[in-house]
Amino acid sequence: MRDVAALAGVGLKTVSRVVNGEPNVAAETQARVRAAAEQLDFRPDIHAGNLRRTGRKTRTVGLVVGSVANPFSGALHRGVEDLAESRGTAVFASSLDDDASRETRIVSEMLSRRVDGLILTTVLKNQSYLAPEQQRGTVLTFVDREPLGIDADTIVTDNAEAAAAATAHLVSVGHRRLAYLGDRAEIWTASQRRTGFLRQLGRVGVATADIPVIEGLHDEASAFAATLRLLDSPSPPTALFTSQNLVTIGTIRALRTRGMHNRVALFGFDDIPLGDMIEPGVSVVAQNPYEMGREAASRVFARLDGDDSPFSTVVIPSTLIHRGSGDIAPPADGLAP
Amino acid sequence: MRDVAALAGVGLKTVSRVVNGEPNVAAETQARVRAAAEQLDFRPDIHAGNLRRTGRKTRTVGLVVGSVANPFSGALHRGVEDLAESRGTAVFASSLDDDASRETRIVSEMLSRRVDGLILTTVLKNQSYLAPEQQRGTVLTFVDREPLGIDADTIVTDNAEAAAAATAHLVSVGHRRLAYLGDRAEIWTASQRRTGFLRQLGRVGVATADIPVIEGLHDEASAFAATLRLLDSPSPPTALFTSQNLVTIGTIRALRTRGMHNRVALFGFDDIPLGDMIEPGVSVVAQNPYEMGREAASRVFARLDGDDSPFSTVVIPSTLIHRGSGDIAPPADGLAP
DNA sequence: ACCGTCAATGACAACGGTGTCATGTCTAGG
DNA sequence: CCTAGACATGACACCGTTGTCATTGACGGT
Repeated sequence: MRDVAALAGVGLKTVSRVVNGEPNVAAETQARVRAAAEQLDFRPDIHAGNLRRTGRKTRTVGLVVGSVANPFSGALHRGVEDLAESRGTAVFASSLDDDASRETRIVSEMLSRRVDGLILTTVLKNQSYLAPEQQRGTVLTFVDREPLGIDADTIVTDNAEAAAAATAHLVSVGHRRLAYLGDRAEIWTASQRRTGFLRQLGRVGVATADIPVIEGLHDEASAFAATLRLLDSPSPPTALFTSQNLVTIGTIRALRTRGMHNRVALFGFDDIPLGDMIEPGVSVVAQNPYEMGREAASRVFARLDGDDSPFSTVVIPSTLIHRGSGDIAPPADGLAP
Repeated sequence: MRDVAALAGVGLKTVSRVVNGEPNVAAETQARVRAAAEQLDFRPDIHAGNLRRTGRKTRTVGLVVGSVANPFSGALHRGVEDLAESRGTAVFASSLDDDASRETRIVSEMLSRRVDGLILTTVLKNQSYLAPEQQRGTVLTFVDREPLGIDADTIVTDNAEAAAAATAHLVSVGHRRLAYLGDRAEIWTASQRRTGFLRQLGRVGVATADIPVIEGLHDEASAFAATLRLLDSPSPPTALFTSQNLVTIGTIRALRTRGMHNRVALFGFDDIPLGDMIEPGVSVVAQNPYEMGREAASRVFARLDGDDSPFSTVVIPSTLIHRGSGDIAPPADGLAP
């Protein structure tokens, strides 16, 4: 900028004025400055400016998700980005792989970069470590999972209700021997879905004591193995509820391996790509990750714009998509499939 | 930082030393400073530091892709992130939707933020506008598509060769009436793939004049419609080559709508999720986006570490995955399917 | 002719840190 | 006892930009 000023033969502040479109610069001066800036390929350093600028906004938000390679996170990311982009805000994205030990480190990295807001899918059991940062004015918003130990805007899916609805459907088809295949219990969404599943069974009077509840599944491979074990057990379930997209896929592979995909019912949480094209079509609880991202970003920007209403939790409704796998009836004898 | 210094009763510079782990600070002083920093929840402003720091590295890279919601971009992003994370570097990601008008704006946004490196999947026909920036020291790396008008490290897939190989396979199965369904011709990868497709047909003596080459398909819907038109034409093709994941999916939907999915052969470029589970399995050219991302990031960091060898183009090999759809033979009469 | 207003402009401090250098203190060697 | 290092520390300028304020000159009204 110094160079531009010299070349245009004006003061530093005048260049600053031109660059920022401030008023009271003679048209002829403006032209000279612009020409000089062009010639030197000048680009203002946004961070140097932010240092002095009042309000001190970096127009940057951080997004922490499971993995940017996961379609759920990808859609959510896109939702955030679309809103951010329209406000000239850049997005830092980071993957946690639900690894609690990375959370503090990555969040701290982002805070050093002075993000205006943070949109988090948390892993740690407790987010109270963020309180001082929130106090300082950084806008915190949680997506997909509710935080603990801190109060902030939160965007979630109706996990328990949707899981219960899917379970109710399986029961209505006639199933009594169900099984739950889910992610690690520490993950908030996983435990919510399990709760919904079990609560619904309780409601309709299915004894939950005998229902296999398998947890700790985090990828296709572990879900595949767990499903095989279930299918090979002495009294295999007639319907499966899977609590997450990767688990659903691993389970489908296992069902196919055993040739049971048209005989054991399946309802999954999270939509999976091409779920309508495989045989049978995969019935799922479809969340709306794009909308969750948009809503989260929208909350962040509202807060940055000065909204100081009490924190709220927005529940983005999910939809049951019936494609067939959830409508497979239990075998006639009501026992072995 | 001022506050920390005051609280610890030391000078500013001493706090700086402690925070940055510089030597020559008495153990007792260090402890006092750390305690004060902890108490005030002090976090250094990375950008303020970079202002004065020699070398002036922000430890930030920008990633510009098609869409963060696309699984290809997602995997690539993850590849970049994994390497970046290990170097304490944050990643800005932005989606272009292959919209040329967004390219300059988004790139310029990132440059204002003083990214150390930029990993780009470009849309514009010409990237010479980046030359001054490259001169200035910003590391430029292109992924997936070759740049024009500028020299820089580039990571690509063997597009033409792989497309030719897939085409060769379709021909070897007996097909002569093929069709190409592809993205907009301005997109470098799309035109490379078309070239590979047509060149291979030429090589084996299939007259390309009668081969439908449909371009400008950018999403499922347009591919769906285009495929229907092809299938409903007086002399429909017996084999289809689709040049991109979304196009492949739209085409599969169309084939199913017409009940032709087991009678018309299909080879797609880009792997699609669950492609092995639908009927018939989808034969594809599988790229390795994760590896492309990793390699791109690795080039960027090598350059930042001072590597000044001539720019190179790395070709990440792709694999033909045969799952069935590419092995459907043409109908016996050799004409109408 | 005089004065108040207002547009145009630049000098200067400040933002939150780091590089450089001077200063003071302590220790070991002569 | 004296002195050369080595260590510990802070004063100060500076990074690139913006907020504040003072200065200058032109202009309109009386």
